[in-house]
Amino acid sequence: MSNYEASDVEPASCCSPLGREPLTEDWAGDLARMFKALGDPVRLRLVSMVASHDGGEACVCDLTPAFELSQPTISHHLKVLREAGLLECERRGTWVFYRLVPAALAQLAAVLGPADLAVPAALTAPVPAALTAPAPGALA
Amino acid sequence: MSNYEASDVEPASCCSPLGREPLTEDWAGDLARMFKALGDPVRLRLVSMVASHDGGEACVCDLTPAFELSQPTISHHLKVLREAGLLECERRGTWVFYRLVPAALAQLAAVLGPADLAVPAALTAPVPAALTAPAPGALA
DNA sequence: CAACTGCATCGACAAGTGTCAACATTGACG
DNA sequence: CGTCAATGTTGACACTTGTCGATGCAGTTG
Repeated sequence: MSNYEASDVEPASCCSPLGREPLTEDWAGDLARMFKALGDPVRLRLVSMVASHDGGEACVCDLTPAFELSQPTISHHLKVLREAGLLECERRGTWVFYRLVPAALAQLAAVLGPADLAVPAALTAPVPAALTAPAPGALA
Repeated sequence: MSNYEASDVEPASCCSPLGREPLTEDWAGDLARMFKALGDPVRLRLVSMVASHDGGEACVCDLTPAFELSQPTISHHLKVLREAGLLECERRGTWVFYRLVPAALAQLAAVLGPADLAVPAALTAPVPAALTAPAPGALA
């Protein structure tokens, strides 16, 4: 089942933004696993639906009808998200409820966009102000 | 080729975090394309290397030797990142320099949960209470 | 102009992924 | 205990993806 706990995500070493320093191979692998889980429209919508659902959780029977996909397919996608550590599930009676793991999402956000987050201007520094490609051809 | 420009990223509608409301199919598709591009350790490291490189840009000759992969493979990954709108490139003389598109990264970070999730408290308090939802079918 | 360097593209192939139908499992309820 | 409803699992299959070697093209340099 949901063998993923909040404490399972690395606490501090995780949060250096992409532009801070080159990712190690290990860390890149872990991150990529999570990003890959989000790299499918269905899974992205599933995460969104779970997150925006009443009480922050939703059961499969709430999610499945929103897609024109078979129930096993939805179950499969949920499993992928679960194994990526992005969702966790809990059985209550006949139903299984899914909810997000905010720490995992926050971790990805921290890696991605320090500019918009609590992380100081670490990324904005390395990136030059010239984002609008001034004159590439002027290479002399 | 890369029909993705900074101005192409939607300004406001993009920024509602995942938990705000269910994603539309279209928007989920666009986002998934970007997440998928990051869903590979090599590409993630490439992005990181470009971002952390001196001047915020790096040429292919800087990147390739860091991997035990052939040059065409690296070129392929860079193309994927380019087409996802995460990187842009510019030719200067013999070399081609890559740099990030900060807007794209920021956009992903924003979607992942800027205010609601990335809050430090969220890391320690993963899930809100309210786990008593006996009637799951009661949803739109 | 010719040769050389840096990078992209092409064609091919193994491995991975998304999807479904069929089956198994778990818990509720009579 | 037997049946039903809600989910997960398995096996199969088409499609996509990561990788490479070979080749092509743009710019530089002799």
